[in-house]
This record gives sequence, structure tokens and C-alpha cells, in this order.
Amino acid sequence: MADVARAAGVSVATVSKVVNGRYGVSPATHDKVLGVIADLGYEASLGARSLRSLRTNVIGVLVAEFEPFSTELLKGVSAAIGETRYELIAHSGRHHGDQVGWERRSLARLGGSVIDGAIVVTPTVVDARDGGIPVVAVDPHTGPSDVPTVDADNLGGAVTATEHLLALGHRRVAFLGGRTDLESARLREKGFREAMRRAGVPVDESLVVVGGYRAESAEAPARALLSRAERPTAVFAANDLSAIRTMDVARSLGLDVPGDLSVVGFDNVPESALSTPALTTIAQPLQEIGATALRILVSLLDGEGSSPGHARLPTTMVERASCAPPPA
Amino acid sequence: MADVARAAGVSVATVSKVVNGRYGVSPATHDKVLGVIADLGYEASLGARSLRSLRTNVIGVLVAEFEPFSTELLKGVSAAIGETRYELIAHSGRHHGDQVGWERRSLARLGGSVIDGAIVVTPTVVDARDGGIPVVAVDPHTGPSDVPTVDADNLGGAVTATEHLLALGHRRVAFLGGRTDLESARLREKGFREAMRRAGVPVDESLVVVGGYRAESAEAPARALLSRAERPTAVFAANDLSAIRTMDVARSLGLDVPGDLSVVGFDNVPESALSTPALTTIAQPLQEIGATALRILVSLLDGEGSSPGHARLPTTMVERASCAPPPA
DNA sequence: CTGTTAGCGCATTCAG
DNA sequence: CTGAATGCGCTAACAG
Repeated sequence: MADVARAAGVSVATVSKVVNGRYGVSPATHDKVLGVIADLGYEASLGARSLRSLRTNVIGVLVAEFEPFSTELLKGVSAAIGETRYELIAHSGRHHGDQVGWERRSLARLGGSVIDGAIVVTPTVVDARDGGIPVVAVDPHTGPSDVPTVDADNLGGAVTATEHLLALGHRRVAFLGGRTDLESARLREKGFREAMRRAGVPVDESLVVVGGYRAESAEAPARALLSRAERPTAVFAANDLSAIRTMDVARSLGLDVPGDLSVVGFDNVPESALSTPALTTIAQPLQEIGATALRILVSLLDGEGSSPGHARLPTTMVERASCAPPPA
Repeated sequence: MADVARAAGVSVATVSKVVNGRYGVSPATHDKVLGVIADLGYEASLGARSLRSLRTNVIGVLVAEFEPFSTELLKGVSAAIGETRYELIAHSGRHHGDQVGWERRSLARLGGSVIDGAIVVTPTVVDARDGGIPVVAVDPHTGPSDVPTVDADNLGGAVTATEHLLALGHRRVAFLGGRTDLESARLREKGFREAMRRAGVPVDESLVVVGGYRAESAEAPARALLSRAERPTAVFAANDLSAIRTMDVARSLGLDVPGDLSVVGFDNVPESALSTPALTTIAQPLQEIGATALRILVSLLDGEGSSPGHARLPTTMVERASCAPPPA
């Protein structure tokens, strides 16, 4: 900026005013400075600007990792940000296995300086005052919180998935759960139990296991489930990554999907259509969830007092090729 | 940081030393400060730190937009960053239609302050000295440059795609091109022409059009192509998004894919398996490309002098359901 | 209308 | 081994 000021024959303060469109600069100076900026290809350093000013016009999407779920959300956020004046930064910190706490750290690191507001994806602990900036949570931790939240109808989706398996004639239905610290996982299990109860089919507790939402963490429980003497004829996995890994495990055990085992997932990430067989799953409108979260955050930032509080989007079933009636 | 210093009864300078693992702090003080930091949940502000220090241990992935192509790369980068000491920031600036120049702006904005190095996705103009930080380009602009580059075998892939259509018996084959400013688009067209020439099939120049790699920009040329009296029996689209949109257009014109029209895409983004019919396409190992770019960048940052210069990964054909012999 | 001044939160000299 | 002083690039008051 000093270079620009020198070249334009003005002070850095004036350059700053021009860059930020402040009033009180003569048109001639304004144009001159803009010209020099264009020539030199100057761009204000985000780091320095954010240190001094209250607004950076940058929105952060904070994730633990860039996997199919979070990147789908990101696509939705990115599509919706077009008309706004904000730019986007997606951040994934280093986390040595600690699945909890990364959200606070990211927020403390970026909030209050680099970003004006944040969309936090599957946080365990969110506190509206962490980092002192507006926050919207997507698919957060159990329990009510004071931050606006966007999620999908996890309960209804889980009921639908389970009923689908029951309607096909399955009775030994297993539930491969998600991350126990997330509300979504809890609701999916609840929906599973509710549908079973309604159908009058008792839940075999030994068939309800924890998969952790990640392919690696789901592998062992899936293998245990399918290696049992009395193995289930169907598995409802709490998300697609677990479901896909379950099908891999089944194959490695010589089981045919859907001949010997039916599998239903949850999320409908694009990858679910690429598996063999293609996965029947419960679709969440992930991109729309991202877009909704962005809209809420922007309205928060622009101070349109109305805090929508909570948005819940519908889920739908996508039938593909991973389900069939149980073997005779 | 001042809060931490006060609570620990030391100066901010000492806290800084502890945080950054500098020598010259007594073990007792060290532990005490760490304890307070844990209690208060303190985290250094990225903005301030980057302003003062040369290293931030943050790597930036600079994209124009978060769409399937860039998010696949991001997954690969994210998976590969696990073992390193870097964290990841993906940035998409505001670009009012200007498809060129965003990369310089992003680089100037983040480089030299927030990030230590960058992976730039499909940049048109990259200069190694923009922002003064190490840069690796993925799928960049035409022409040799001084920045290390990672891409896929665009030429070979395009030949394979075209030969596939020719082998099915197609002779009126159209090419729906990409962004003319990108080397990848140029090579895909070249591969198309080369395969046609080898097969002794003349290229009808009116069937070679520009689609721009985006669904919206590909729609009009696709419609024009398929509305012609003598319409092509097959289209090789320069990327999957264009190919998928071409199939949509075909359907809206009452054409059956692949009965009336065969379509081949390029990229194999997950979405290509979700289309109806599922798209036959040329797969780039996108995640691997991202991981490779990261490895090169890290070796650059860690000063392992060996600059690999250029990595080119293989492409493979994925046959799905969008191709058939031409109508009789 | 423009320039001067004073920090934003932190890392780094250099004295103590 | 520790703390006080300095400045990174920028914006926000104020003074001219």
C-alpha cells in the first residue's frame, strides 16, 4: 500500500479510503489511485486488514475435514454467496484424532480477525460467544443451543429407511450408528427404533452398534455384525460412507448385496451412486442446507434482527440397487 | 494473549515464546502458561500472527468457485495433508464474471500474509512471484510457465473418448469444448482431432463449439448443436458438467440418450454417475491430483530443493450408459 | 478534501 | 530466563 501511495503521490490513508470506498476523496485523486492500483496489481492483505478493521467481508466455513458431506455443503454455500458481497474461506485445522474441540480452535483462530461470521459443520460444542462472531451450525451436537442451526429431518428419514427394509420383509435389521456426540446420529437411531416399534419388531440390541460416521471407524463394527452366526439380513447405516464400507465388508465376506444383505445409507452424497451396487439411501438436500445456512448467517451479519433460529429441511428416499427381500 | 499473560503472571512475550516453542523459557513457566492456555481456550489469531511472522503453517487452495471439480481436488488435498504440520484454507473470492484475474487477486490477498504457499486451481495467469510465495498450479493456462504444475493426460484421454465413439460406428461426432484459455481444453480438442484424423473421419468444423466448462455456458451451444437439421449422432463434451447439461438439452428436445445421441464426458466427477443415463466419461484421478499438488508444494515449502516441475497423471475410460451405436 | 497519528494482536530483537 | 520496546500493513479517528 505504501508503494501505491508513493506512486500516486498521496498518503497511505488516502489509498485506504479509496480502497474502502470512503467518502471524502476528490474524484481526480480517486481515479488516479485506482489507476495505480490496477497498474501495480495491488490487493489489500487480508491479514493486516482483518487485524484493524471490524469487517472483512469474508465468511468462514469451518469443517473438521474435507469429505463428501462437507464439500457438498460447500457447493451449496458457494452457489448462494454469488449475490452477496462476501467471499468464502473454508478452513480445516490440524486435529490429531481429537474429534472434539476443533471447532472452538478454528473459531478462535479465525473469528474476530479473519472472518466476519462462520458456518460450522457438525460441531460438538458451539458457543455463540466463541470468537465473538455470528455463527450458524449445521448438523450440530445434541441438545438445544443458542446458535441458529440448520439440519435435515433426520428422524423422519430414519423412519422411512427402516420402514423400507421392513416392508421388504426384513426382521433382523441392524443399525450401524454414527458419532454418538451428534444430534443427527441420535435422531437416526431414534427413528430406527420408532419404526421397529411401530412395526412390532423387537430390536435386537446386539445389532445396534456405533460406526462413527467414518469409513475407517465403521469397518470393524460392520465386520463384527456380519460375522455373527445369526447375522442380520439388512443394515441401516447412519451415513453413506459407513454404508458403502459395510458393502465392501460384505463382499469381502463373500456375501452378496442385495441378495444376502440389504443396505440403506443416509445423506445421498454423490459417492453413494458410484458404489457397487449403487446405494439406496435417504437424501438430505445438502447443497440447500449449505445455502440456507449462508442466508441465515448473512441476515445475522447484516443485522436484520430476525433470527430464524432453526431451519429443518426434508429428507427423501432414493431407491437404488442395494436392497431386496431377505434370503428365503 | 494479554489475558493469558495476566492469568499466568507473565508477559505476552513469554506467552508467545511458549506458543511457538522457542527456547529460553523455564519448564515451570512453560507448563504454567500451557495450563492457562488450555483453561482459557486461547488460540493465536491467524490474522495477527501472519502479519508479523513469516510462517503461518497454512496452505491455501485457491479456486474460482466450489464446484465438483475443485471440491474433488480438495478432498485429495485434505486427505494428504494429514501427516504434515500444515492446516488448510480454501478460498474463493468474489468474481463479478471476470474469469481471469481472480487467481492473482486471491494470491495477493492471502499470499505473503495468511498462507505460506498455494495450490491454484485452473488459473489463467500465474506468475511464480505473485504474492511472493511458492505456488503449484493444477490444470493451468496454456503454455509453459515457471510454476510447478499437476495435470492429467488430457490428450490421451480425449483420444480414448473419441475412439470409443468411432468404434461404436459414429461418424458425425461433435466436440463441445471447454474454456479456451485453459491448456486442458486445448489438449482435449487436439485429442479429438487427432483421433478423428487417425480414423480417417473428417471433422465437420460446424460441430466444434465452445462450451466453457460450465453447465450454464454449455447449454446454448449444446442446444444449437442438437437443433441442427443434420445433427450429430454423438457428442464428446470437454467436461462432465457440459456433458450432463447436453443430455438434459437432448431430453428437452425429445432425443433419447443413448438411442438417438451418444455422449461422453471428461473428469469423472461423482455427479457423472448420478445423471440419467449415467455418463460414460474419461476419469481423471482428481483426488490424487490434489494430493500430488500438495506433496509438491510441501516439498517446495520445506525447501527440499528438488522441484519436480511437472506431474502428469493417467486418465482412464469409465463406461456407463450414455453411449450406443448411432441410430440406423 | 488530505495527511498525521495511533493502535489492532502478535513475534521478535535486545536489555535486564 | 524474562520483560519492555518496536513494527508487520492496514483502518479509524482527528487535525490541518
